[in-house]
Amino acid sequence: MENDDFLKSGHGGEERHAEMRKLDASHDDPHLDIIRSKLDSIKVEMEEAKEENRRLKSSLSRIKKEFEVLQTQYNQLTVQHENLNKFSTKGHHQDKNEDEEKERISERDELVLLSLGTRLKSPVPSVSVTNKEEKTKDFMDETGDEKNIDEHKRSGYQGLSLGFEYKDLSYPTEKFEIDHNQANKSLLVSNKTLIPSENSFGFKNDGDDHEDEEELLPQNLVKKARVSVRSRCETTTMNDGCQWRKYGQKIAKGNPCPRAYYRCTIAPSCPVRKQVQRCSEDMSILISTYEGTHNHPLPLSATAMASATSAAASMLLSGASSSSSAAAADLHGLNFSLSGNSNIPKPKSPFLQTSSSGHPTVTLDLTTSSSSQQPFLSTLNRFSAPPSNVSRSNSYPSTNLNFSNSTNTVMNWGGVGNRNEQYRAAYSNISTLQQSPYQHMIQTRIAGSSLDPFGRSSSYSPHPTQTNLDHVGIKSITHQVQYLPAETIKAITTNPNFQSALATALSSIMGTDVKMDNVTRNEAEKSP
DNA sequence: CGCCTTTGACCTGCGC
DNA sequence: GCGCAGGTCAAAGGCG
Repeated sequence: MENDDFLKSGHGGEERHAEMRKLDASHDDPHLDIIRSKLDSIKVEMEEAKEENRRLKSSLSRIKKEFEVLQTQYNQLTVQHENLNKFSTKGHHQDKNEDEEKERISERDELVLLSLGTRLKSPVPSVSVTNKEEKTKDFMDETGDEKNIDEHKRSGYQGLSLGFEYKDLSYPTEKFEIDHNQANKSLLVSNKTLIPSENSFGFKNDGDDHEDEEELLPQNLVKKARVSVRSRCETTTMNDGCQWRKYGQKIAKGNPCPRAYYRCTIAPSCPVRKQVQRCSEDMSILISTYEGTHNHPLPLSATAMASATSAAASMLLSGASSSSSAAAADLHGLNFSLSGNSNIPKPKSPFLQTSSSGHPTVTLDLTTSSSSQQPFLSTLNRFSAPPSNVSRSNSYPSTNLNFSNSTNTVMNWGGVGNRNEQYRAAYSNISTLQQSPYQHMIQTRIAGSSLDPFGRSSSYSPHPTQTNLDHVGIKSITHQVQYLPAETIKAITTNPNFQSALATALSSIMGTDVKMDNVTRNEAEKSP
C-alpha cells in the first residue's frame, strides 16, 4: 500500500533530522536566535507530521478491521444461504413458508451491512429465491433478450459500492401488503415496512437480480418520483457524467424553450430518463429532471448526480408528505436534514409545471449563491429546509433541496463528456477523473436513499405481485411510511460501526479529487 | 458504419 | 367524446 511508504518516510523526517543536527552544530552563529526559532518551527512541523502519521495508521487499521468483520459476515451469510438452498433442493416437502421464514431469520442476523469496494455478490438476499426467479423470468419476457440479462447481472456485480442493507427486526411480516379486496385499487402499504437491499452510489447493485423491478413492481406502476435539478448552465445539457441519448423534443406549454427528452444509454435496458429544459424566466437556468434508477454501474463521475437525485427522490417518497416531521442525521459532523413541506407554497415558475404531470417531484436547486468558504461542507449542509424558491407539484409531494454554492456558475457534475471516447476514458483510467464538488454529495445517498423504505431512488417493493394500479395515488404510499425515515435514519446513522465505516469510505472517496479541467473545458467548448 | 439528433406522427392521460 | 398537453416512437439525415 502506498500509505506504508508514506508512513515509513515520516514526511521526510530523515532530512529534517540532518538539518537539525546542522543547526545544533552552529552555536557560534551570530544568527543563533533565528536558527533556534527555525529549529522550533521544524520541531513543531515534525510533531504535526507524526500526529498525521498516527492518524493515518489508525484509520488504516480501522479499515482493515472493518474489512475483516465484513468478510466474516459475508462468509457466514454465504454459508447460511447455501444451507437454506440445500434444504429446499433436497425436496423434503418443506413448507414454502418455512423456507421464507428461515430466510428472513438469516437476513435478520445483520442489521446493517456495509459493503465497501467492488461488489461481488449481494450477501443478503432481500427477496426469496422464488421471487428472484420470477423477476428474472419477467425480465426475460419483457426484453426477450437473454444476453441483456447476463450483461445486466454482470454489470450489477461491478463497480464501486458503498451501501448498506437494513432489515427491520421489529416486525415479522416485512412485505408490503396489497389488499386485493379493495375495489378501488388502493394500495395498502403495511406499516411493517422492509427497507430493502440497497446499494450504493446511484445504481442499483447487485447480485439480487432485481434490477428491473423498477418495471415490474406495483409502486412503479404509479407515477414515478422525479428529481429536478436547477442549475446555471451555459450548455444545452448539464454534464452529469452519464451518457444520454436524445429521443424527443417538445415545446412545453408555458415555456418557449423546447423540452428535450433523453434516455440513459450506458446500458441498453436502463430505465432512467431525463428531461432538459431552460427556465423561461431565467434562460441561464437549466432544469434537468431525472426519472428512474440506473440498473448498471455508473462512471465514477456520474455517481454524484445519481446519488444526489436518488437520495432526493428517496427523501421525497419517504418523508415529503410528512407535515412536521424532520429527519436529521449527523454523520461525523456532516449534517443531513429532511424537512416536511406541507407549508411549501405552490409553485409559480414554469419549471414547476413540469411536476404538474402528476409525478411526485423533488427539486435540487443549485442556482442560488452561497458565501461559504467551504463549498463541500456547504453543499452537504445545504441538504436542508427548502428556501423560498421551493417547488411543489399540485397533486404530489415535492421537496426542495438546495445544494447551491458559489462555484456553480457553470455546472459540470461529471467532468466527463457525453462522447464515447470520454466514457471509455472514464472507465479505463478512473483515477484521473475529475470529481466535481458535488461528488461529495455521495453521502446524501447514504442519508436518504439507502434509508428509503422503498429502496431505489424512486420506488421499490419486495413484493413481486403485479397489479393494475394505474390510478393508485402515491400519496397512499408516502402517507403510511412517513414517520419511519426519521427514526430509521437516526437509528442507523447513530450506529458507531456504520459511522466509522461511512467516514472511512467517504474520506477515501474525497481524497481522490483529481483535476481534469481540460476535459471539462473541451466539453464546454463543444456545446453551443 | 454506428451512433446520434431531429422532427413529425402517434399514443396516452386528463379535464371538461 | 373531444381536445389538449405530455411523452414516446421511428424514419431520415448528419457526423465522426
